[in-house]
Amino acid sequence: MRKRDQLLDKALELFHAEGFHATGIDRIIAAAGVAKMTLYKHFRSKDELILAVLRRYDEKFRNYLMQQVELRTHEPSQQLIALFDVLDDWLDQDGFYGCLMINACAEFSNKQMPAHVVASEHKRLLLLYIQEIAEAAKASDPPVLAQQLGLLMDGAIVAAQVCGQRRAARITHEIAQLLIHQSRSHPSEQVLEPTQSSGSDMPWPD
Amino acid sequence: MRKRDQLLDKALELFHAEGFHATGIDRIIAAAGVAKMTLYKHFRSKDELILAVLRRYDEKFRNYLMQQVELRTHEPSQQLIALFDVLDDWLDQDGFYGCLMINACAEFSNKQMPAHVVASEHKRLLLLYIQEIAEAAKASDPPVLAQQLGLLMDGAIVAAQVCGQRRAARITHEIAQLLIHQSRSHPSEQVLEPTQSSGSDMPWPD
DNA sequence: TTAATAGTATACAGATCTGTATACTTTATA
DNA sequence: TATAAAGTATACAGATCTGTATACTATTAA
Repeated sequence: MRKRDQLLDKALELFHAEGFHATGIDRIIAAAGVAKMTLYKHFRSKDELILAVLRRYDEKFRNYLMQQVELRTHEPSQQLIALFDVLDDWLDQDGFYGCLMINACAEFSNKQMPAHVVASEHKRLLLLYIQEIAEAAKASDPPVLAQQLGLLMDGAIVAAQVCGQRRAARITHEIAQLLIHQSRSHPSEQVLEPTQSSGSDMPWPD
Repeated sequence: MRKRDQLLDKALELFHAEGFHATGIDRIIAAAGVAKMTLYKHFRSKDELILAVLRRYDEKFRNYLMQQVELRTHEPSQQLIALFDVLDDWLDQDGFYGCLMINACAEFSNKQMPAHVVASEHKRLLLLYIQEIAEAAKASDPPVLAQQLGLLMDGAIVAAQVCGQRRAARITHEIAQLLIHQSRSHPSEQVLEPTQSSGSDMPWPD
C-alpha cells in the first residue's frame, strides 16, 4: 500500500497546483514513479482517484488545523482567535493554491457531483469544529458565530489566492475579535431591515 | 459582430456552469449556433476566448453591482450596506455557480497566467469601487474597510457555492453593519498580539 | 452590380486523454 | 523454497480536443 500513498500524495499536489481537469493521469504516475496499471489497480477511474484525494485532503487539513490550534492555547475563546493565526501561517506559504475543496467546487459545479458533495461535507465538518469551540467559549449563539468565522476564513483564502494578499488573514483576525467579543457580551443580535430589492428590473444575467 | 457576442455569451454561460477545461470548443459553437471557423476568425485560440469572456464578465458584473447599488440608495453609508443586499439577491439565484473570477483562479492557479491576472485585476477594481463609497461615507480608513467588506463578500460567495448556503449574504450583512458602524465611530483601530507561531513544527504539507 | 466581408460546412491533422490487454518481474509470505 | 500478491512495461483502442485547410454561400457596401 506504499504505492497507493505515493499516488495519493502526488495526485493531491498536482490537482492542487494545476487543477483536476488540467492534470492528466500520465503526469500523476510519472510524478509518483508508478506504473499506470498500478494506479488502475488501486482506483477504478480518475474520478475515484479524485474522490480519494479529496477525502485525504479533508482528513489532513482538519487534523492540521486542530493540532495547530491545540498547540497554541487551550482556552476556548483564545482558540477561536488562534484559528486565524493558523490561517495566517497557511496563506503565507509560497506554494499556496487556495483551498482544494473550493477549487474542486469550481470544476465540479453541479451540487450533486460526488466531488462537490465531499467538499460541502468538508466545510460542514469544519464549521462543526468551530461551533464546538464556540460552545466551550460560551458564545451566545455558537452556530451563528461558527458560520461567521468560517465565512471570514473562506474570504481570506480567496483574497490570498486571487489577489495574492498573503496577509489577508490579518484583516480577518481583527474582525474575528470583534465578533467573538460581541458574541460573548450580547446574548442576542439585532436584525436590521435590508434595503428594498429591485425585483426583476435588473437580473444578473448568468 | 453579432456572432461574436453570441459566442461570448454562450462561452460565458458554459465556462461558468461547467468550468474552463471541461468545456470544449465544440460545445460552445453548438450552443452559440455558429461555425467553428467563425470562432477562430474572432479569437486566435481558446485561451484568447477565455480572456475575452473574463473581461466581459468583469465589465458586466461591476456594472450590475454599481447600478443595483445606485438603484437602492444614494446615501454612501447606506450604499455600503446595499452591497450586501445585492449580493443576497445574486447568491439566491437558481443557477448560481460562484464567482467566475474565483473559479478561473482555481483552474489557472499560476499567478502569472493571463486569466489569473485578469481575475486579480477584477477584484482590485471592485475593492477600489467599495473604497470610493467608503470615502464618501467618511469611513476612518476607507482602504481597510473596503478590504474587510470585499473579504466578506467573497466569503459569502464561497459559502453559497460550496455549501449551498443561499442566504450566506445575510450573515455578512450583520457583520458589515458592525464594521461600518465601527469605522465611523472609531478613528483608529487597535491591533492585538497574535498567538505565537509554531514555526516549522507542523508545516501544512502541500 | 460588383467586390469585399462575414459566415458556413466538412473533413482532417495531430495531440492528448482515459482506460485496457497482456506478458513479465519483483516482493512478501507461508 | 513455493506461491500468491503487488507492481511493471509496452502497446494500443477509442474518444475527445484544439486548430487548420478548403471550397462554398450570404451579406453588405461602394
